[in-house]
Amino acid sequence: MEKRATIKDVAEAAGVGVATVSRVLSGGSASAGARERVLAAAAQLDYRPSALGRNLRQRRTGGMGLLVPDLTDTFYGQLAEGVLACARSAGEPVVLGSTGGDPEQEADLIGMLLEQSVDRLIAVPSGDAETWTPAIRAGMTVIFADRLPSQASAGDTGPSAVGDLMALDGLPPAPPARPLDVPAVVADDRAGIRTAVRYLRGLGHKRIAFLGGPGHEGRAHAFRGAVGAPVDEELIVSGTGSRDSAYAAASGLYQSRPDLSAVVAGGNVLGEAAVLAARELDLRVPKDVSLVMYDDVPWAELCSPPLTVIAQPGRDMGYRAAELVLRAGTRRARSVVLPTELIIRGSCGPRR
Amino acid sequence: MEKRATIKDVAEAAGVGVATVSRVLSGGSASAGARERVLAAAAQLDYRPSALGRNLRQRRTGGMGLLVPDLTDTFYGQLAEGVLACARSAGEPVVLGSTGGDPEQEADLIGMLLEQSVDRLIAVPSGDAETWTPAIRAGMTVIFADRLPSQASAGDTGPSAVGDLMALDGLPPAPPARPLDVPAVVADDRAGIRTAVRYLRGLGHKRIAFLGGPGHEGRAHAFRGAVGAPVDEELIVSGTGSRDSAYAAASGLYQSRPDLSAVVAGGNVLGEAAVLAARELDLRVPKDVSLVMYDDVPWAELCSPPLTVIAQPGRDMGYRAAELVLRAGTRRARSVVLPTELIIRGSCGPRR
DNA sequence: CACTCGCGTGGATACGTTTTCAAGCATCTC
DNA sequence: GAGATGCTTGAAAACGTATCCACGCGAGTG
Repeated sequence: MEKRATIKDVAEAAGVGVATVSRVLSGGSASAGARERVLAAAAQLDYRPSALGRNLRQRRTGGMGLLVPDLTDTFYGQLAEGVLACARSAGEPVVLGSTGGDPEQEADLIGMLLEQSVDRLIAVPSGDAETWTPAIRAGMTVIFADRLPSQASAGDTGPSAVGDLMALDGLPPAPPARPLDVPAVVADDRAGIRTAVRYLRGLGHKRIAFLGGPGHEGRAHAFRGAVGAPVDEELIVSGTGSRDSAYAAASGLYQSRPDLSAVVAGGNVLGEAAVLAARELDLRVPKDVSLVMYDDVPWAELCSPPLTVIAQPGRDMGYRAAELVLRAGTRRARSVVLPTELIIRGSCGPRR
Repeated sequence: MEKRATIKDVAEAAGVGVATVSRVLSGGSASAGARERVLAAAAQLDYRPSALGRNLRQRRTGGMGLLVPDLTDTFYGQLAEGVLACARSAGEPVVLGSTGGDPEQEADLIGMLLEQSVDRLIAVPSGDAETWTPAIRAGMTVIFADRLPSQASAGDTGPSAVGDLMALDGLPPAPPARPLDVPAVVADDRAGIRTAVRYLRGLGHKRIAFLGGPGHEGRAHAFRGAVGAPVDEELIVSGTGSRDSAYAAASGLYQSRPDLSAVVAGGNVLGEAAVLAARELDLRVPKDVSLVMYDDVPWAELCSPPLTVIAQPGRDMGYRAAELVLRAGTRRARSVVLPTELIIRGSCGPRR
């Protein structure tokens, strides 16, 4: 284990000051002669600038953070690959965290990233605006991917009039948890879900269920919009994130509503659960129940029958998000919406 | 964006010197009174020690690096989850890189990690010993996971006698590329493969093929040992890592050797390819061809028929590797071999 | 020729922490 | 009571870099 050469060694070897070395290596201006000597000395000594010194000086760590709920979920694997590809081409490190879909762990990881002075972050958020305020206030450049934080504040269940009435009482009860002005790279969930529902409707299905997970509120909302009033809320169920709970949710759905004839799964883990639960209950796909799954994953084709899916470009999503977060500072990032595509395979049939 | 408090601020607020603050926060000894005042001041100022300063001082970045070939491969997703779980409980960051199975990218990423002064690394290696020498020599604590670097040096193709003869010429032609004394956490490939082959033999299969990928040399070797001499080398094929090439390899295998009746796939991506290629060629599983896949992944059960697999504990593997790399320094790490388990589902049948 | 302007240069400083070191002080021992 | 011993303490140095600033020099201008 030999000692690494420092900028000082290079300066000495090249017969110049450290400032000149720094300038040459950072692309600053320098005379041709000096540049040449510095480069030669650096090569000779196998000098690699230490990120440690640079980071401390600049009071920020290079690279970016990446927070996803679960790397076992193939879609997030794709997304991470996209981020890594962009980071690699920029020569930047990526520090990774897996939140398990738990806002508390997410908050912990944000804290860890702050401690590391990582000031650029790509996240598939699990917590709400409150979880993310510390990061924003600390000056982090945050880009959301795949989805936005759920808006826990506006009482989802109660009529919105209540909120308005309360506002009349006087001072606003709190910063009204405005939608957190953070750019995002997401798929066009609305269009994706709508296309899927229309497709199922076209096959004659009337009772279509939505099987979601945590963080799929947006897709559930899009689903409500796509089926139109009146919405049968019993047909919209949600697991808590684990594979077990997804399975339980799917199984419960089939059993409590045997009249349903089609299911839209809000993610590939949910789709997996929907298939397994159907098999366990001797429901044949697509004869007894039709199935559309969000996310096109390699194994969707291996299923029996191959799954009809709403494809969203996971890798692109990650790549674009990484581009945005790297360009930020240069230019205020603007959100991006990527297209989805309904890929018809064999898991949907006419209503029995 | 408010400024972060530094240790100096805390010292001032607590009426002590910075050294005392550092000691209190790092678990050193201090009087009860001082400790109390420091803790109070730190809480008051919401002080978080900057990893930047600490890292520079200690000339090393905390946390660990993690290098995997492809996060889209579910097994590596599991492995990464294990590493992240251990790192999270230790409060350490993980910087991630995806090599794409390419030794060159791997070398680049190692360089990047060196630049970051990351001195602990968990890797699923793609390159050979030569790729890893720089990391070792720089003093990195490296733990290999899932497999060991291929031993490119010992001319695999030529008779080993050649090497011996050359050694007689005088000085050893080079450090003979000894197996790189690096601890590793791997599954018991030998036993796993042997069990699978015996199982297939028990079903009457005589011509069993092995479908591997890059980095599966160890498993291919185990396969050779398990089938015993004479080894039909035509039945051992290998893709280059991508899904396409895996598919091509599988398809080529089926077509060139229609007499084979069973396939052992060396990884889940290969298994996927084996299923797809079989379907494309109208080979029914398990009627026409039996299939055993390395890696138990959630979708193995969704396949039609559900795949018989050699399960290896990906998550545990990552967790154990992370434990080892964190404990290193305290204690010289010793390699770990984890058990595999043959999980019999429906993709194997008696020889037709 | 005097003056200014611009550019290349290197010394010095700051970034926030850990760790060393010597000093201060109280207690214990002979 | 004097010396030794142990513990707490803060000043200061060091880690490797980027950047500020002042300096010197050559060219250009009046």
